Amino acid sequence: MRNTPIRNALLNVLAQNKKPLTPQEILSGLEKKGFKANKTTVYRQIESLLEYKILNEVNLADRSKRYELSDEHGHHHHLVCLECGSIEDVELPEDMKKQEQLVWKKTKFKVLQHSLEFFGVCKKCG
Amino acid sequence: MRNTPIRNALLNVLAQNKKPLTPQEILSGLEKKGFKANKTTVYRQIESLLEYKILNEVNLADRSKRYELSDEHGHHHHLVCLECGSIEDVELPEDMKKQEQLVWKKTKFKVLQHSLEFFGVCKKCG
DNA sequence: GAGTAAAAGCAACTGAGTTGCAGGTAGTCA
DNA sequence: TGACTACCTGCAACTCAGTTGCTTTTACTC
Repeated sequence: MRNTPIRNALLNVLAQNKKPLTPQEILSGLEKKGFKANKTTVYRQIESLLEYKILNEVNLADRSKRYELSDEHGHHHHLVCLECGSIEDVELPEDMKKQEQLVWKKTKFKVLQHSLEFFGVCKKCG
Repeated sequence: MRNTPIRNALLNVLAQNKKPLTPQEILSGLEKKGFKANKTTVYRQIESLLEYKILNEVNLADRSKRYELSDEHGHHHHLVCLECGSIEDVELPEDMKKQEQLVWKKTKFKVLQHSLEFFGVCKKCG
């Protein structure tokens, strides 16, 4: 994996944004920095950064998937405000371990990952 | 909301399938039953059935969203097998109430819904 | 059975994501 | 330093999901 200007700029865009971004948002973030990147390039960078586990894919109710730096914080979940669309992070202590064990007990399904997102009303809008 | 043949057939398709279906899968399910429905119709039916809370939208890592009957079982979560793609349901006792309260305490974000899906290896593939 | 509001169909469109190929560039090694 | 090569980037054309506007059909009401 090469150290290219676009890849650095892309990581920079993600680092400067607190919320997970869609490929389109990344693209316009790059443009704001003066990089006129092609969307194919953005998709391919995302793909390769995902393989290297540098990025983390987030599935909110959106049309596009979103991406965030995976080392930014530890494992966490998202709070999506249904009014203003803002996205915050939360970490939950001891997280989902118990639930995952319960799933195993009930169904013999071996959980490797989970995705947990909360939807509601944020502090500002509440 | 009218009681039309297509709407009934669509609900039937969903009732006969255990896993949540994509609009495309619903469409071909209808065709198997001999209804040559239009995709616009399927999307509009889904939209209106969602409004009436008859359907439930499920966001797995797929490209399309999936839909299931909401009264079929109580509130539950999905186990998506990363090997064979099968989807099972699980119910978790007392569910996420504690986590939602914790979110409120930490962030003053009022949780209205959550989405929790598990990814891993199913009993058959394990 | 007539009227009408909702539902269905059709075609054309949008927008996200993908693919194939040609050209460019970072990193390596002499 | 220069050349080689594998990887990266750009472009254009494509696929596929979902949407829109408009017309036609149909379920329900009276």
